[in-house]
Amino acid sequence: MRMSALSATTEVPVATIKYYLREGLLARGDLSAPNQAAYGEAHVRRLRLIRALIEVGGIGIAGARSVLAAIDSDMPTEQTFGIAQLTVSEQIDPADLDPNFLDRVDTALEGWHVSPQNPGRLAAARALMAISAAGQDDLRGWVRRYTEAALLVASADLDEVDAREDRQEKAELVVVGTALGDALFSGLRRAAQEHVSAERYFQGTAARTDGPSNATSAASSHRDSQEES
Amino acid sequence: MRMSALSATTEVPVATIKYYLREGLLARGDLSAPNQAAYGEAHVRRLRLIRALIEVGGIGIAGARSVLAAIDSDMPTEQTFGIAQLTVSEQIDPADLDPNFLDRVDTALEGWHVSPQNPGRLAAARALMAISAAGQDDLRGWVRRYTEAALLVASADLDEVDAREDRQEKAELVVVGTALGDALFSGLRRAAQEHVSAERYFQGTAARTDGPSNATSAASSHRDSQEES
DNA sequence: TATGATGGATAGCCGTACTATCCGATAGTT
DNA sequence: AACTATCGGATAGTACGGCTATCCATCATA
Repeated sequence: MRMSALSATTEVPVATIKYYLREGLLARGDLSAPNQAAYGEAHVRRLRLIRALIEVGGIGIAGARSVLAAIDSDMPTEQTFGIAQLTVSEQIDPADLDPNFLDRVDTALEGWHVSPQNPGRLAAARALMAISAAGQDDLRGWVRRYTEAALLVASADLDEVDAREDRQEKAELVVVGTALGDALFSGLRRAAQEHVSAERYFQGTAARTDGPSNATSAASSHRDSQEES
Repeated sequence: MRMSALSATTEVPVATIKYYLREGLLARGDLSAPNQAAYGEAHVRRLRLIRALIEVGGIGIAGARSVLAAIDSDMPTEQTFGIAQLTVSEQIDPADLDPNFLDRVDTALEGWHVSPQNPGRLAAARALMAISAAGQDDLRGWVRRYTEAALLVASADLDEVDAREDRQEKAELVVVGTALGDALFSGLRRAAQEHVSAERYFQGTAARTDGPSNATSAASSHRDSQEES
């Protein structure tokens, strides 16, 4: 399989494949001559993985490089988790994190085994800080309820990983789950918001695919315009 | 309050404030002369909101403009939800979405009131498609468990919004919750992953802040290097 | 009336993710 | 053997997003 065939089967432009080769995301094909390389199924798989991570996972080229390296290495699954987490969460300097919000997070996480450096802990604190800075501070049990949901999701994640035998398979699932699980969850969350909203304020109307009772999807027009003192 | 004071209290560079003014994210101050403008508390609040949306929420300038316009308008809360959802979820063309994955999502969402155009439904389908393309297909109850967690989170969201009186407050919470809730949740999810992992494989070690039993945060070295046929 | 800050307009910068062009080597056809 | 299309690789260019820097006339203050 030459590069153009690889391009055709994956729908990734040749120029982009060359770019990934340059960036070290994709291994070069077997050279039978200085300008004839052979690519195989492994390359197809890898290329699809790269696209998924970058396009949907939103992890950049550098991030893709680091998680792919983790998959290809022989490190244990927990360490792969760590790298995947570090990669998807952009780096946060604990220094510019108000300790109050770290405390709030730690309170919500009471009893959990989470290291202080866990990227998620820091990210959660930063999110809370931003929410508070944006003027929303009185959040009652909101955070705690999020925490419970997060526990469910994390259990599902780990169960799924545990179900695999091969360490390569495990590693790939860890990376894919970490990078794309966020996207999946937020999609489902938005769907759930519409559902709950519909149930509460328009309850009684029939289920999906029919009603014009679409609570949250009513957006249109109303763009721009913004004044204030 | 002049622009430099606004800059000082919010820690946003003057040049950046000017940029936001140009982009219509922030209203101009009251001009007492062609080069003397007065800014007030409302501007401080708004500026902090903008920073939170852009820095943490990852919503771009254009996205910020559209949700801010929604806040400032007098549209009903459900419509604000719709706009916030459209804004945080990047547009997906249903055409390049394999119907099989939409079906899978719809199966997981069975019995819910969700319109076919709901951005979350489409985003979830795309995430599933990417996960499958990345070679992870056999996901048993994973999606369903995510769905259950999403329902919890959405209920928490709606409860919180319902607790507000003022429509402006409601609208701001909708926007902030939609844009920053994802960040909060994924942070908590990562923390939960470490917790569950620790409980399962190192169970018995004491709670946070102590043990070296940090399952997922062990990442380090092991960067780069990647070969394959 | 001199000094420095102010607001606004314009142009430039930087990083990221590609994309386009060129080139000499090779493969397949005749 | 000649010709043409295609190949892999190197290099340079592009598009966009989010700022950042410079300029300038105007103003507050001393």
